[in-house]
Amino acid sequence: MNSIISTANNPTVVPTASGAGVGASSASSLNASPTFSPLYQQIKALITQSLQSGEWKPGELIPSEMELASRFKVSQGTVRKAIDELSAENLVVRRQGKGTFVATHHEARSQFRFLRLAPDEGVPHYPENRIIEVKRMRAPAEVARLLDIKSGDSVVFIRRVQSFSGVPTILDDLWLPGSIFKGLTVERLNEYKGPMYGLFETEFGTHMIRASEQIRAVCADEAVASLLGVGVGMPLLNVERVSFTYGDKPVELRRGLYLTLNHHYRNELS
Amino acid sequence: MNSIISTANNPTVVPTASGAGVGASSASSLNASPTFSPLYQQIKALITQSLQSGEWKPGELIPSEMELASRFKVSQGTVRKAIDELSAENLVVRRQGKGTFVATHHEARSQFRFLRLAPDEGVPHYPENRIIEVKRMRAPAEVARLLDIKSGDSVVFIRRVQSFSGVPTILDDLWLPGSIFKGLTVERLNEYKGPMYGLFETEFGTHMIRASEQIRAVCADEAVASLLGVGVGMPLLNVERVSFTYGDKPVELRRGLYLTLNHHYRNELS
DNA sequence: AAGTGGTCTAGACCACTAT
DNA sequence: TAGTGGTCTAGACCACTTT
Repeated sequence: MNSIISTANNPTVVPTASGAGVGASSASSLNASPTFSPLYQQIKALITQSLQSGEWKPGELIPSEMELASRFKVSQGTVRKAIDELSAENLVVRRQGKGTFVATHHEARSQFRFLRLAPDEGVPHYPENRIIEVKRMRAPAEVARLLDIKSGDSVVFIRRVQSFSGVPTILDDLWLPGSIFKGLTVERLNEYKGPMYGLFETEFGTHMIRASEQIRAVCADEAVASLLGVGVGMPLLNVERVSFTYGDKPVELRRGLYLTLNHHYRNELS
Repeated sequence: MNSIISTANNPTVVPTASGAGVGASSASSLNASPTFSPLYQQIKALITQSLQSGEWKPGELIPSEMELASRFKVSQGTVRKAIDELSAENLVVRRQGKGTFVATHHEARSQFRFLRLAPDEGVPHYPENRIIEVKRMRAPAEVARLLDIKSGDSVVFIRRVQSFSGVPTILDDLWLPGSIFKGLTVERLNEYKGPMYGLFETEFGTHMIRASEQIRAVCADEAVASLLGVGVGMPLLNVERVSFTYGDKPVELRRGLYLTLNHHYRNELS
């Protein structure tokens, strides 16, 4: 009753002689089943599974709507509605005349989706990166909880400073599950230009699809003040982020300290 | 070529004898007109105009999809796609079996769309309001620029403190165009319970549809520290907001100072 | 029973991209 | 010229709400 195959509306199960491919609601009254979902949602879930399994990798072309409709034995319109939602969630990108592609962080349009700090004046641009430290450690309880791993499991810790036009502005601490990010070194991080999520995607097969942030105001302590080149007590934004990959699996914990003298965190409420 | 009436796809202009209501592309090659837009976008614009003009007020039922299709001489599917987008933008709310309603701030589901400060522990709830001051004044240059009015025009200034469980947490300064918010007094603000946007909507016919925020970290000065009951130098979030009503017209400038000892600004990146 | 939005299908044509 | 996504129509049935 809940799968693609057994759905009452599925034309392979209830082919119609006349007009629309919709049969009478089949088995008695079980449509009120708690696990019922529309066909296009099931198609969406199947496509998401293929994304998650790596059948189609970031940047690659996925099958056309007609092909998918044929594969899943539904109409093109149903596939279309599924892809519409995936596109709205930034999992795929549609390009008229070319096809539908798996979203990737190696693109101009994705560059600023996860970088909310913008200059008070002038156009946004990507900051320079300086890796301070990379080490493997045992996950503290709080880190483990947020990454949904066991306390004491191996994690990769990264500290870096990002600068705009040479001015240190962001101090980031990152914790990544050691099981996924094997072999991540200072060298690999330094030789890589552009957003870190691009590296995660290409080198470790982990594509970030969304993140949840909590923002607070704090004062710089001595260590932080030194790294950012400001005085002790300077007010900073404390941005705590948990990022998720396919299947809403948390795979990055990040604490950023943002200097907001010439920049601001931008947010659109709608 | 650009209006509803003269669109090539419009069945009133190019009625078809046979199947689909789509005629051959009419006048020569002008479809590449720079102002072309799909039918459903034109329908969406027309519905938005009706919202803006007050033909249907917040909380009210708008005509059914069939009625609108008939009024605009398009198919139900085209109206549906237009309303889909309006619904995604939170301008209207669909309710199966009942109809489509104009979005209103007098609803539980809207309460937290514009209040991003959440408690570190426990469930979010709406803060208590204390109005400190209401006065009319001449708009400073910066305020005038952001509200898209003339420098020196009349504006209403409001200062208030919001508390969670009795703990002062938010200090808000607001500037509103005097031309719209006539007769706004301390009494009216105090006797009104719930989100201020509900009052703006009901009493002044101004419904906020979106807002743009810029966030920085600052330190409390003496005046602020006194109002929030904290020490001078306490780090605070400085949240500058410009809110817009229909037609993307700016109608509120707000500067909030948030105490983030037991609360945080939450944000979902996707 | 009647009306509303929600889902699904089928088929047409358009705009864009590549070959 | 062929293939892709984008738009539009028409009609059916389903799920939900109210009368």
